[in-house]
Amino acid sequence: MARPREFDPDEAMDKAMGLFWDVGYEEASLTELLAAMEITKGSFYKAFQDKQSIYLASLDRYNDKVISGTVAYLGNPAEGSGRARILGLFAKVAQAVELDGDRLGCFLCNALIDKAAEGGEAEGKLQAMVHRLESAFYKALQDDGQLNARDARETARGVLSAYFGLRVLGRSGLSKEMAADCIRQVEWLLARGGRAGQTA
Amino acid sequence: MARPREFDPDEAMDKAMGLFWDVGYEEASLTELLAAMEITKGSFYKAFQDKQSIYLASLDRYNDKVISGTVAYLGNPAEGSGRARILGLFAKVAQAVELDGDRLGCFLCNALIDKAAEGGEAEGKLQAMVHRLESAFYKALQDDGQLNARDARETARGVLSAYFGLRVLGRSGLSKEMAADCIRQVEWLLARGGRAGQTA
DNA sequence: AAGGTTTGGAACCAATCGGTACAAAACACA
DNA sequence: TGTGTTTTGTACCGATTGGTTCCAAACCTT
Repeated sequence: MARPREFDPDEAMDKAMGLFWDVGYEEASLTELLAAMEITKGSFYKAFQDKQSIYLASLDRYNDKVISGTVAYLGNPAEGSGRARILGLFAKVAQAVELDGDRLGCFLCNALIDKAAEGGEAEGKLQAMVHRLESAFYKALQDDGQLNARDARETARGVLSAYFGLRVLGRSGLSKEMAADCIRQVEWLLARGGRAGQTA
Repeated sequence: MARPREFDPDEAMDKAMGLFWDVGYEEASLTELLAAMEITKGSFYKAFQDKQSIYLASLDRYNDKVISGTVAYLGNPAEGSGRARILGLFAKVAQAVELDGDRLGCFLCNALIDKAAEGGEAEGKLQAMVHRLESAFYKALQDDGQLNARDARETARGVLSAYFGLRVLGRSGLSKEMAADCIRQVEWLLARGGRAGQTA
């Protein structure tokens, strides 16, 4: 009954998220955004509201896709013990940096720094994601059943901050040695309450 | 022999650094920058080159003032053992967030994420600062003389990533409990090779 | 007080910002 | 093949971007 749209809104959203992820909100000009999404202004403003709202949508998307994936991995018993899963996550991050040269970092982490996020709806979304990650670490630790709730919570938070630290360092390119050392330190954190996940 | 300038370039630089620190490069428009520095366009372009170069100068300034201060603190035997100094640094950061509501975070950490930095001169400056911090942690650990060089290096890097992690979390407001847990985890990292710096 | 210099502020610049309006193009249905 | 509806691309909008130019004001030296 009408002309069909020539682009996949879902794909376009992915491209938009990719740009915001890479350069942040302010640095992503509308022109760059349109180029990344491979659509023109008309289509953009017909399909989406404006730059602000597509940024917020990108955050939601990151939560739904990436964070959920990470949470699922951390909660998947098939991937080994809780500690092994946590270490596996760190290893994957380090590997992405050193092998694929991934300098994107973590959208959540980047957005936490990006002040464009502050004050608006973004703040709540970000804190929710932080909480999801913390909980996922916590549950993984609980799965091993070697720590009481208090220690598990504490360890989860230590791991969380180490995780963000690694991703900050990864943003400017992480040497193999640096990454390995960071991970070994996480092993050390996890060693509390049981001999688990030791590699070296 | 001529009209003296009505502002203190040093103070103005401080204000500029403060703004870049807070909102990053791109988000700091020239107008905001001038307002923060309390000078007008004419004075600005007479005293400094342009926005880009004053940003780089801000990074240098941060290195000279803040990072140097941190390095000095970490290397000052009067502040206690090496481990105590490291924990003291973390405590000061946490305290600034929860007491003074400091949401600035760490300029170095913020700039590592801020993509405006990438590709240019900034990259080198940032990595130099990261390296200074790592070395300061390393030396503090060496002062206690309980770890061999290899373990000290590894621990320094673990502490460094925990430090950045804390500063990322601090940017969006850190709960007292979260901060305390993160610090207790650093204590745990430092506990290797000797019972030091324990508080709880 | 006069002369020489430098600063400070406003006017001005092209380019780009995010966003809107609208007409032509492309389809589904009849 | 026409008609109606939606998408698409482009021209356009005022505001703001970083940056330059230029002159009057302010000062030091003599």
